[in-house]
Amino acid sequence: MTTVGIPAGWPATEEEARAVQDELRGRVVLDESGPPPGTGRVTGVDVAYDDERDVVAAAAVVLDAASLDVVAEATAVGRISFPYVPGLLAFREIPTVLAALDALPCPPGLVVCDGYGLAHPRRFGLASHLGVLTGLPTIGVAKNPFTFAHDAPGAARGSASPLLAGTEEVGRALRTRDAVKPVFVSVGHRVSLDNACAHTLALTPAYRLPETTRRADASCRRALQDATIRH
DNA sequence: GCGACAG
DNA sequence: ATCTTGTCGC
Repeated sequence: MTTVGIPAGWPATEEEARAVQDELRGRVVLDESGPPPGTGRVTGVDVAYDDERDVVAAAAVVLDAASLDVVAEATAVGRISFPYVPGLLAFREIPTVLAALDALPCPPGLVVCDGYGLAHPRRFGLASHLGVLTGLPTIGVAKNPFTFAHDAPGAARGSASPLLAGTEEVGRALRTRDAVKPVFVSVGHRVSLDNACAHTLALTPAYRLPETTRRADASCRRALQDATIRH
């Protein structure tokens, strides 16, 4: 486990944070399809908080994309770098997530984020931001709808309905389990939406949420506990 | 102006 | 995100 502080020059206000998004947005790569599902490695990242003690813990868990077995894992803890503001989630999660990714002993392959990428008010959600900063292919899989309305997808696993920004499809509500609430998939960096959905289905053989985020969620909670017991 | 709002 | 027990169902 590694420890991180708040990066120098990190935005201190919402206005500064929005300016950073507006500047970095142009670096997102949307014309690559990304690695094929079921090959190589897929990494889940997630973060847990103790606002009382100003502690944040992040985890990066690398899975073999074919077997979904865990092949590597790393965690990091730090101070909370930004308050939760809808639309600015990345500024709260990214410093610790980057530290966890840096601590991995192997390349992460495709990174699956908890939250949105393109389907964001300024088209630059957490998955987009993490992709631009690392250069890695990223996608966002969120548990709840955010800024874009959608029709309910069909009841069968695999059914999807678009998240529309006008006529532009910025993401999809994707059913990963029959008759269970869908997840919300959007592109981060260097991955197509079709491929992002294919990855999401490959990562959900048994549960609504991708194995990557389930593993990362459990891992960062443990890390927060370990960092928070006593002191 | 009012409500909604990823994690 | 987080606070939190049991309970219904496959």
